[in-house]
Amino acid sequence: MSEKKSKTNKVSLSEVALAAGVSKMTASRVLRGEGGYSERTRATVMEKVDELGYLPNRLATVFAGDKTSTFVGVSIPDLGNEVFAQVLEGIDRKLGAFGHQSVLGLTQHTLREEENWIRTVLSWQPAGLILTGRYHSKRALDMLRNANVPVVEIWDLNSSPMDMSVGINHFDSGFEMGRFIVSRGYRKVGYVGTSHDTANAASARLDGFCKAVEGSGGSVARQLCLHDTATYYPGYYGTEQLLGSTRGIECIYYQNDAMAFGGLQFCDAKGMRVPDDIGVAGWGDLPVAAVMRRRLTSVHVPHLKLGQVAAEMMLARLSDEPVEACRDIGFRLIPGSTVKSAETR
Amino acid sequence: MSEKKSKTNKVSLSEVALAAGVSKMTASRVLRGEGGYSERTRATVMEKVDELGYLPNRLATVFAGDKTSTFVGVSIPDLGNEVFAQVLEGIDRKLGAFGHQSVLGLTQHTLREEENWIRTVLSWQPAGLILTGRYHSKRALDMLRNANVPVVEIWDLNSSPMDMSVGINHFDSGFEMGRFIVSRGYRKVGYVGTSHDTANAASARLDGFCKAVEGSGGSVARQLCLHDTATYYPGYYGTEQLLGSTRGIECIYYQNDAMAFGGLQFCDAKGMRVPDDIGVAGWGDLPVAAVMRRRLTSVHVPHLKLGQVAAEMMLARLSDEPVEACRDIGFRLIPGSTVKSAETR
DNA sequence: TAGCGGAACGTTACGGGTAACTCAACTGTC
DNA sequence: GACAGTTGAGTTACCCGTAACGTTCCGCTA
Repeated sequence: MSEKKSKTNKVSLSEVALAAGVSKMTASRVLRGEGGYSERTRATVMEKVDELGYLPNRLATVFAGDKTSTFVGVSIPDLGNEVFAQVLEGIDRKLGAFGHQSVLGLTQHTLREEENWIRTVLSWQPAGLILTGRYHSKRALDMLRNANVPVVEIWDLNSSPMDMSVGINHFDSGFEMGRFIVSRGYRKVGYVGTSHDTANAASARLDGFCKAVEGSGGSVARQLCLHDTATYYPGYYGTEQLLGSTRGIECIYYQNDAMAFGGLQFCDAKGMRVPDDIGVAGWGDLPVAAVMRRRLTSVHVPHLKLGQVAAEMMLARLSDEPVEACRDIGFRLIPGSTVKSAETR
Repeated sequence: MSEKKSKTNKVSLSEVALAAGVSKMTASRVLRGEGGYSERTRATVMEKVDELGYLPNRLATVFAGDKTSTFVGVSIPDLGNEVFAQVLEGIDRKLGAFGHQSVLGLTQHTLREEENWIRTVLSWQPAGLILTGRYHSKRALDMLRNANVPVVEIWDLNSSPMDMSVGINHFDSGFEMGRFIVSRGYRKVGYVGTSHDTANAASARLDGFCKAVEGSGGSVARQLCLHDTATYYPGYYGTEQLLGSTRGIECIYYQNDAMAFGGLQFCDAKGMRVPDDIGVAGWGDLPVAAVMRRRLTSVHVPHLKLGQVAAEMMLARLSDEPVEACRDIGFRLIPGSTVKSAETR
């Protein structure tokens, strides 16, 4: 039986070199293609590479050069929310096209999960990190500072980011929706969302929304924060709860489109007419909206682009190009047909 | 100015050891907590770890031990499709809970992309790979065999997998739907889907569907394969195309729920009554279905569970527990209300 | 009090590549 | 034919941890 040097049965560069009758260094040069060898040598080495099925060990390369890997850590709260999936898709496609790999971290919207994930990922010498949200635990911040690794904070625009930031101003998007709803004649409005352990983008939207509504003559009669995921069914029963407990609500603002769809279905099921009996507004503009007969009143955010831009900022930083620290990719209010039109008021 | 030994400004174990006045090896023992040191030494070392903000370099650990990393490569066709996002969520949550990290690869349904990604990921010495689909390029198979790394093939059940496999039998799910639709009185049916560069799960469903329909007295009058993504809007215009070019279609089977929703909206927009004028059936049972007033006729697959099981199989293999090579997680036909009910025929 | 065992810690070698250097054999020039 | 320059290839040291082994020293026992 033939003995392998390494415990794993992988072919190493020195085995290739041995087979080709050259030194490790020469084989290395051939594989990196940076010259300093004859055509004959190149051919021999490449032949042996094929023959032995040699796959380079990138760990060793990173290790030898005392540099960083091609990994980029990407933390996302969850993938049940379609918009985050799109953001991740945008990130990974762009990174992948430039030879980088995403190392995923689902943080479940908690800073503790995020901190643990950051610790682990940093220990793998990533090229950079893309984090969702602008709030991080103190220890996470310490580690990131210490590791001196590029960081892009996405989603929630941070005008003074720790490094780079891209997203939208969630407060403003809530504010604009608040003004819009009041402008369409609604006065007594409600909110249905979910609660998490930290200040986040959704609560920034709610803050903006309340400020706008109350500043323009309306009132937010009830804010319902469910202890559940921000998806379809909680939107359904949250609406039931809200309308059951508070009289006279004319319009409901939801944390996101999925919940708004849930609410819409509840209204349909109960025979309430939207938007005359009740107005419905969401956030995020889900793809499914494109084919619905009623256009949901919402806020469009270019999620895929958000991911792409985040990746581009990271790539620019990694190739030492100048990067603006902060990019607002903007949002667009979609009037839709689930709140009353301007004429009907 | 103080000089650092390493080019990156990261703190290494020897710096900790130096600061604590012990050898590297002792510091290593303390950090791994496997004994062989006094309490006083432990305290000193840990103090310096905190003070210097030391983060272990896992690359070096893997390298030193000649073992694999904690990475698990996960290849997914795309995340625009909600069901794949759910699968990924199931995988990553489970892996994460056991100290592993997912390295993402979006293959865009092409074997060439997959092959390139596999090559890259293998060079990082992953603990294992989870691949979507049962078809891979020849070179990909060679590399995988060579690397001798655990592989779970998901999605499309493979009764003779290269290593392990979990998913459902797509042919059967199509077959069952075909029989169901004919049993509800439809005879002339159509199909709307998209085409990819390879045999895949969707075409297995279509095969099963055709066989069932034709075997029970119906006929598949037209199979429309769009060159587009399998999402809502292609479902919409694909339906328009299908019905415009082929007369007398009574029921349409779609590649997935997203396309079926698109079709449903087209029918609504044209004033066609579903299911009396036309039947509609999808595949996948999207979460949004839970709150729709009409339940879409579809096939339910436990996507999140699929991901979890895949991760569990991988974890079992990694801890040398026995694993069955092949797991069918099953599907369930959802009669819904977008095909005629049994009584109305 | 020699002898022994074990706790606590140090030393060395190694893993798979690469940077930086060295060296030998040609090539061309005058 | 002497010498500088170029080309092709080898040597050595190093990256950061860990396995394996070696060393010191203390306490206990016969």
